[in-house]
Amino acid sequence: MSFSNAFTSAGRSSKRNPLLEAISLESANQEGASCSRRLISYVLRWCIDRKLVALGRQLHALAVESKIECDVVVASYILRMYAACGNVEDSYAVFSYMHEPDIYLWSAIILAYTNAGQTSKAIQLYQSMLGAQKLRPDAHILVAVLKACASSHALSEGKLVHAHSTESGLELVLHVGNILIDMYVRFGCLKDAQAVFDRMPRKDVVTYNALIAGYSSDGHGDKVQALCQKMQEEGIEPDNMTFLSLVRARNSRDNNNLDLNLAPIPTSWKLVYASELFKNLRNRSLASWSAMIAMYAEHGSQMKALSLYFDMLQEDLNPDRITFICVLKACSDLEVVKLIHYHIIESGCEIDLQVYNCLIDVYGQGGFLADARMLFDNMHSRCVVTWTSMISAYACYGSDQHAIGLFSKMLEDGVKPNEVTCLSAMRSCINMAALILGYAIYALVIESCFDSYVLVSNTAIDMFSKCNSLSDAYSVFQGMSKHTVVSWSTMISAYVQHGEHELSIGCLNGMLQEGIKPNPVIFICMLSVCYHLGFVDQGNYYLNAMENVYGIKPTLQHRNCLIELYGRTGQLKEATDLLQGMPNELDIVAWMSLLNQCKVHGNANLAKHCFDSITNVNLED
DNA sequence: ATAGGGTTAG
Repeated sequence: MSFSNAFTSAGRSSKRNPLLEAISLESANQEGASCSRRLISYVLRWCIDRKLVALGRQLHALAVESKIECDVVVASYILRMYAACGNVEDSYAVFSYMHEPDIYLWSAIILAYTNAGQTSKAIQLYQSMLGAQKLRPDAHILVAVLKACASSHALSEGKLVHAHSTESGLELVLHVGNILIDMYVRFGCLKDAQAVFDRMPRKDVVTYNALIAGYSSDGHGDKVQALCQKMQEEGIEPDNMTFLSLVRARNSRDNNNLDLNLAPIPTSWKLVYASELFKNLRNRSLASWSAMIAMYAEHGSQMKALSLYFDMLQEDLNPDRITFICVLKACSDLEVVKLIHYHIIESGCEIDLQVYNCLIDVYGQGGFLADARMLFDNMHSRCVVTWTSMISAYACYGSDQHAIGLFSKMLEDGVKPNEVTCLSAMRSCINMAALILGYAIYALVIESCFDSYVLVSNTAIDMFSKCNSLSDAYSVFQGMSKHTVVSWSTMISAYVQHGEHELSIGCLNGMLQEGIKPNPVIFICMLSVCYHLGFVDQGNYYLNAMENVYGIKPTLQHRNCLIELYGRTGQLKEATDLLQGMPNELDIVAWMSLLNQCKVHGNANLAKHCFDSITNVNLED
């Protein structure tokens, strides 16, 4: 096999190619058939960069032919070539063929296994290197094996390798320190990560990013902020990764049901800081654009999200499937949805299931049920999310017959609903007050163990309550292993809805005993209980406690409850005072309710005042 | 040599 044949057979020939030039130079120097190690290494590197395994194999054969395959440099290139092309087994064959692999070969084979995801093999090789050879690990090997430990959660091995790093004095070498921080962050050992960070004499953007990622996914907004500041002070410019770490804090979806104590980074802070960082980002990656778009879309600033998307297009960046998923969240206007839909078709992303699901969702959530259904019907393959998106669109717009019809068709088709599907189906039961159907869906919930999702159980409480079965609502509540404040408030509202005022107060006390802080909804319930029972003092007490003990600012709705309570008990003066003390809050409901009480209690002057206020409100509207 | 943006509900 001739060299140039090997090359052209890989289909990479062109007129002025550095490779071809190198080959002709080489053949001018050496008249024989054999190739030098320098040339083979050079072309192997070419293969590594472009993942050309076919050409690589021929070069390997050529190396054997030229009897240079045992040269450590050539061997390490061949090894890395196979690894880059995803053939770790071939890499290992090359490695094991060597009689005395040097430190570079060890590091290459360990890295090859690490990158291939075969981390235990990588760690095992590292151990055999230490055992069988007189070799001491260098920084490259440490990085490779630490990476393996980090990605496979090998805690004890990772700590051992850390100890080796310290012994060899390589712990604080930039790249070793960086991967150590990354490893501890992945293990959730933020203290160890911070300790390495503090000892490192030289840090770069990666060092900071690693630690920022750790703190932001753990909700330590203050630490993130301080680190961002410190890095800028040290003249290290934040990059895409810094930005993404910051945004990632939001995405710890798996914490949804598990850890409720997780302190979230305040959205307002994150939004301000992230957008500031994004503005100053020099080479914005597609990922960063998408993350920023998603961030705006999810926090209500749809216009900003969309304008960012168009800015991105202006910069000649091509959106990919994830960008589309992000930007679709920012669409509610039909024309905009259609435009993005057109972009999606243009880019060929329509065949992507996730993107397609998002399209169904966005048409559905916008109320364009027929459009959504048409997409749904035209699909060649559907998954749970597809069905769920369509069902929740129906449930959301009160097309409950369609929602339930589709739900049962889904079951007929043998698609297993998940917890979200059940949530939407329960929503329709609530809308229809369909108790029997509710039982059937709840049976499915229990059978599938979805009741472990707090959200599902909370919805079930609400469903049974609204379907007029307080006892079932309570038994769901009672059976829950963990109650959130929403569980309590749902149960309390259930009692209030059924006129069980004493029970609702008992429930509130039970909640307080468990040390759970009430939320605004609970106070509305309690004020409404006071209204029904005519407990003015208690009502005052709640409004006071709400503001001064729990730091919840009373809303219009809270004040209205209390005004109604005053009105009902004939304390019209107090009602008027409270109503007039409401700054910039024009509320017809409260005035109307007070007007009504004026009639009951026969106060004509105040009635006139109420009437005027109502007309003023109308005029200003 | 390090690291990444995401679907259904709320």
